[in-house]
Amino acid sequence: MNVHSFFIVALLYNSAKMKSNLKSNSKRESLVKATIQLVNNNGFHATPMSKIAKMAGVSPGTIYLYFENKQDLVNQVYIEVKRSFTRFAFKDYKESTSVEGDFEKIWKNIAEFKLKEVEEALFLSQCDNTPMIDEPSRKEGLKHLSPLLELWKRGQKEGLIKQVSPYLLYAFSIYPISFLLQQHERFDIKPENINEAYEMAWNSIKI
Amino acid sequence: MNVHSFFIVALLYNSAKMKSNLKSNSKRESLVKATIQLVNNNGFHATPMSKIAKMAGVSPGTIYLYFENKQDLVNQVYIEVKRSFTRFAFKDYKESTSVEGDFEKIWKNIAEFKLKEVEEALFLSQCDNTPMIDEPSRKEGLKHLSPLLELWKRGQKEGLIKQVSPYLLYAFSIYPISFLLQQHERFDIKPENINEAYEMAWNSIKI
Amino acid sequence: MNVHSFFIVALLYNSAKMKSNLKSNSKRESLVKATIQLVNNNGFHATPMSKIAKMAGVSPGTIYLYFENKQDLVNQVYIEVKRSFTRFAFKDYKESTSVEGDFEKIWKNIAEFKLKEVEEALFLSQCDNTPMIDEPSRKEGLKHLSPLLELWKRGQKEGLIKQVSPYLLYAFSIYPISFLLQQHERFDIKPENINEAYEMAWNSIKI
Amino acid sequence: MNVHSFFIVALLYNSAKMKSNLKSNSKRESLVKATIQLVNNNGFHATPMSKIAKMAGVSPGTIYLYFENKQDLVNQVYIEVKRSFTRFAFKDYKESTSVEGDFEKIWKNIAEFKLKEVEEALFLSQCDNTPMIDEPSRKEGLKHLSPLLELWKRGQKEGLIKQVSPYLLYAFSIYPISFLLQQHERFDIKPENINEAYEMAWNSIKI
DNA sequence: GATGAATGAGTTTTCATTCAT
DNA sequence: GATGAATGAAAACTCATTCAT
Repeated sequence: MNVHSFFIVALLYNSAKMKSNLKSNSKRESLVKATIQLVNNNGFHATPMSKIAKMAGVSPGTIYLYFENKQDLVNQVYIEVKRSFTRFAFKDYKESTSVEGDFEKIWKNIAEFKLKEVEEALFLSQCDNTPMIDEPSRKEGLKHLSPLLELWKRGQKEGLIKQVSPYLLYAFSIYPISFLLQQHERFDIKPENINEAYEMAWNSIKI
Repeated sequence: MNVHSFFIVALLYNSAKMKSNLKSNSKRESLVKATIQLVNNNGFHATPMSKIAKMAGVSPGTIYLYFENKQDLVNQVYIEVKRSFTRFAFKDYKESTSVEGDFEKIWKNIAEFKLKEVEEALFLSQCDNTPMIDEPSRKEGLKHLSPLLELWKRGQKEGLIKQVSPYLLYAFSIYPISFLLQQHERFDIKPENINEAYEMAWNSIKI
Repeated sequence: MNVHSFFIVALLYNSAKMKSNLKSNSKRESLVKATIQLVNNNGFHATPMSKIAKMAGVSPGTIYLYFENKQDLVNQVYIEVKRSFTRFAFKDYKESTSVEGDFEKIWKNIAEFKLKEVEEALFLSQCDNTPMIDEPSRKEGLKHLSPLLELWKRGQKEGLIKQVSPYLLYAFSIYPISFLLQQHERFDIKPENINEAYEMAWNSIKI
Repeated sequence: MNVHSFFIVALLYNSAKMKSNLKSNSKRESLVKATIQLVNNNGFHATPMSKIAKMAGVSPGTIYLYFENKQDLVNQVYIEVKRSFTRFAFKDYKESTSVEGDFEKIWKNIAEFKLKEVEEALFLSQCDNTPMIDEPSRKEGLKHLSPLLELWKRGQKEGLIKQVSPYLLYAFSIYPISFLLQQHERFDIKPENINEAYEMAWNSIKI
């Protein structure tokens, strides 16, 4: 066997192995989506595994091929959504000379995510206000926020941002977006509201 | 048993009954308290009626003398806590000439409530971020907030407060307190933080 | 109230209390009986709780008022049956001057139990040959056998019984009865067989 | 890939396949061994097919290439172990002039098997005390014992062995060994115990 | 009013078995 | 032959609610 054909054989072998190891990725995805939707509508404990399975078009037993149990399912979904959220928030972020410019970019990303990916954002909001996620997963979800914290520190050094705890900065500039999201059925957010809201966020934290 | 002693027995029986009648209000109260605590720790659907009864020192069947069913129980508790919350927020409120002075008073009342009545505040936070309360009770809980809305309108007329939706005003000046409350185990709020926070709240809504 | 009527009232109160504390003893008994029968026929793990409930004429949920879980149920049944077995074995036992006489009495009691209470004896046999009972309950079941061990020690001191481990004495004089019991559908034991068997038991352990 | 290298690949594929063919007997063996161990530790119904497969280093689906279903698997294992047991019991047996000598040889073979092949013997003991084996397989397992029954008949004719049912002879001379086996974790059997035990067995059946 | 034993529908999870690859 | 993902029926157990006392 020459090098070339060996390469092909190895390739075939690998592709076969990967396929079987991954099980069916689409099933896992359906399960994740179904979980988000149903938990949003009914809450974690009012969502039976059987319903999740049905909505995902899968047998109840199949869930347990991808997740250890119900708690593990919701933990994994939480971490995944949180990751996709922070990825979006910092998607094009590169430290520039303007702290305010950087903050505006990140803030508007976060707002865009919460307003476009309503389902995912609602899910996060429920997870974060409820004892349904266990502590380790909660911590895992938090650690992706560091770029924002760094930015704030920089702003404080430069005398642009208030010398207060990051908890306060977060509470008044980021957390309010969640409220608007929750009210999206009562209060329809238009583009001009985004700018109004951004102004309010920046006013609350700037010196 | 002769007639005489029968009479006494009947008397005892009655006094026992009356005793329990007198107790009954305290039973309802114990049930409300137990519900708040248990829902805070485990979530609504992970809190069995039997546990609520046990913590309240009452038989499971007794719950149904005071509440129609589990949903009714949690709805009533929600409305009650919400009422006690708004009562506290506006406790000494009388419209004065200073919009900012009035706002500061209300804001600090709200903050005081959330930091002192942690259990009740956490309960409200979970109710408001979860599909556990039905729509009518939610609306019932909202309508007590009108004095604040009136104050904002006045501030807007006087050109002191931004011309934006009350949803935005609420999101950036009141809602952040909930976040600080939730983090109270991680972030210990001191008196100076209250003033920092109030400044941020006012900065975000003032013109 | 005179002393007499007070007494009656106290009596009434007590009887009410006892009744409610004991739950329904007859339900527990039915459950125990159903467990023995079904485990005998199908084995422990092939016996669903639902079948036990049905045979006991009780709702599945009711089992959990009397037993913590399936393992606890079978443990409790085991201990109870074992106790009733040893009680029968030593029912009229009083140490006499004759070691052999004493042994014969006990041995025949055991044989009588195993041949009359076939269900219970079969159940014990399955428990003792299977990993279905947990270690603590197994030990609990064992400790009632001591009078027999004492008797053997006495017999050994008097030079009547072989100087071997009680495990051996048990294996050859008592354990064989279990085999006869198991074969009772194939081998019908008659009164003369009992005496034959007793002779064999005694011959194996006597010096 | 050129023709040459394709040929090699095909060859490799085939050799892989043949390799697995050769293995197949060993797969069956692994399955049998895994079944014995797991059933000993957990009982039949508490042993999932998937665990048996895992311990045997085989896919769950593979079991069904060798056995029809779970019941068939355990039946076949039972018959095989029983056969290996009786083969050992009578391995060097040739009818001699001495009934007692013949019995001693067989008895000690049986004892040796039970004490050396603890796993297999425990498995048999569980099968024989549990409704896990179906009736046909049970009978199949029994029929290998005939040489011992013949020996007893001869002994009875020669006036050496009690004139009682073979069930009784078996119960008092052979069955006790199973008990000693079961207790092997509590009672450590030493060579001198073997002789003591044999004496007891013979005393119980001899005239 | 108050109790708490009893219920049974509903929940999570397991596992023997199948079948496309 | 061999695999292992997928199935779905059935298991253990929970819990809101009722009702006789």
